[in-house]
Amino acid sequence: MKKGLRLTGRRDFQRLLSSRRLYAGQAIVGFAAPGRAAAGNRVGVGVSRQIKGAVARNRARRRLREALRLRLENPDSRWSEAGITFDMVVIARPATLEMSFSELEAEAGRFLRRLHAGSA
RNA sequence: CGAGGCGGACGGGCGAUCGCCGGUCGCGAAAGCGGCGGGAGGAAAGUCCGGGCUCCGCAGAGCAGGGCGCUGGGUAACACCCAGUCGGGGCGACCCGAAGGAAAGUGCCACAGAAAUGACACCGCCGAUUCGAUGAGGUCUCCGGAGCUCGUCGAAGGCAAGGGUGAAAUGGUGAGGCAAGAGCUCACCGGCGGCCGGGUGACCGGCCGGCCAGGCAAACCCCGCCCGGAGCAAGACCAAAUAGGAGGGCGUUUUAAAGGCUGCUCGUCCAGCCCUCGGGUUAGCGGUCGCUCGAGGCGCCGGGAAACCGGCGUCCUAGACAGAUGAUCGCCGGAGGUGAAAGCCUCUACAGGACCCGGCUUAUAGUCCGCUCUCGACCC
RNA sequence: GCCCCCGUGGCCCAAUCCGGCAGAGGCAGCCGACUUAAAAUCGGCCCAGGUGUGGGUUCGACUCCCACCGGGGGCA
Repeated sequence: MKKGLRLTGRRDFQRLLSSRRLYAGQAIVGFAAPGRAAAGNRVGVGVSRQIKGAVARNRARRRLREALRLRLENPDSRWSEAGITFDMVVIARPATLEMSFSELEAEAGRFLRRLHAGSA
């Protein structure tokens, strides 16, 4: 995803990670908070420490990022039109590498629905 | 044909859709859009060595400390590479080796064994020589004895072969020699010293001499050579900010304390330095540089036995900063299973740059190439 | 990026420095005593590991050296 839609910086990561865990599924753990509307939805992707080795960690991050990208490109029109956006941190767990891509994409969708429901 | 040895290369391919990070060009006020082109490895890994580069004023001396350790060469340097020597392994092609010094000193060598490193020696062997006792024979005699030959016992003494222990017992085998023995002597082997010859050298060969020297230095150590420290989070520059806060200590135009140059001593530099509390930051939430063109790759020619070096031509080949090179699908390829076949199923390694090079080590499904390399079987 | 430390019975650990029988102790386990019973306490007993893995030096390695694996910690 584009640089502008990425969440960077240690401070933002610390802020989100110290907040309440919003979602915990088989493959992903998600944190989120409302963000500045002008910035758009910003996403930071991390990898669990249980995944060892640079190759596996890269692969897990790439798969998860791609799944989130595909979901975020079709945003819920209600929220984006209302100008409400979110900062989120999503962490890949070992199951990210095991499950099929469609399953992973479905789990990303569940996370985003929870996000929208929680802030409603 | 089978089994090996050595050296080297590769390590998925094509297409479609949706995406990512730099570069460059164009449009645009900007955000951005479009075109072109690029985008992980042989180990990028472990961080085990060696350098470049940067800062520590200069990079200094001695000690301490650390590293290396057959010889010659290569190299920016190395613990690497090439060639050789010696030792070990393999039928062989070949492979492996931290391979200086144990007659500089210290230390250790458990158990067993008489004894473990100046073996003054247990059991044992001998008793030639000397002395004592004694038996037999025979000689001389002044009949008291004296002395000779052979033998036995003991002592003084000689010996280190045999027994047996051990990882290791003062060189091994054989012969001579002797009272018994022993390098006591001789032959061969091994080791040591000297001389001569060959080689740049490690070392090799020959002759002569004499018989003395256990092992461990990946124990301390000695000898020779090498090493200043930290590391790109090194370091440099430009901005911004409530901002260079408070308290204490040591010093200040003076011997310079603290501190910088790992530890100590010397030497040397500087007017500031250190501690506590509070704030900010803490791999990049201020930005830029360092940041990728280099001991560089490829080809040809020349030198060299090789590693490698020189010349010419040609190419530019990641530079991120929560960290890009991806995701999904289809076809093909490879391996395995199943099946008569078509087909179906499963698998397709190890692994991801983070300042850059040269090595080493470790991981790695599988594929291919070269050898006038080796061994075995068969055929002509 | 750089630098340290540690791996030994089921568990916590000695022995490693300076090589010589792999173990002292504690927890846990079993048996007995005390108790109505149990806990605690006391007495006794038992099992199991060849020292994280693979090489090397040595007569001999938990110990020394090298490589690898795993765990923990520190600095900026």
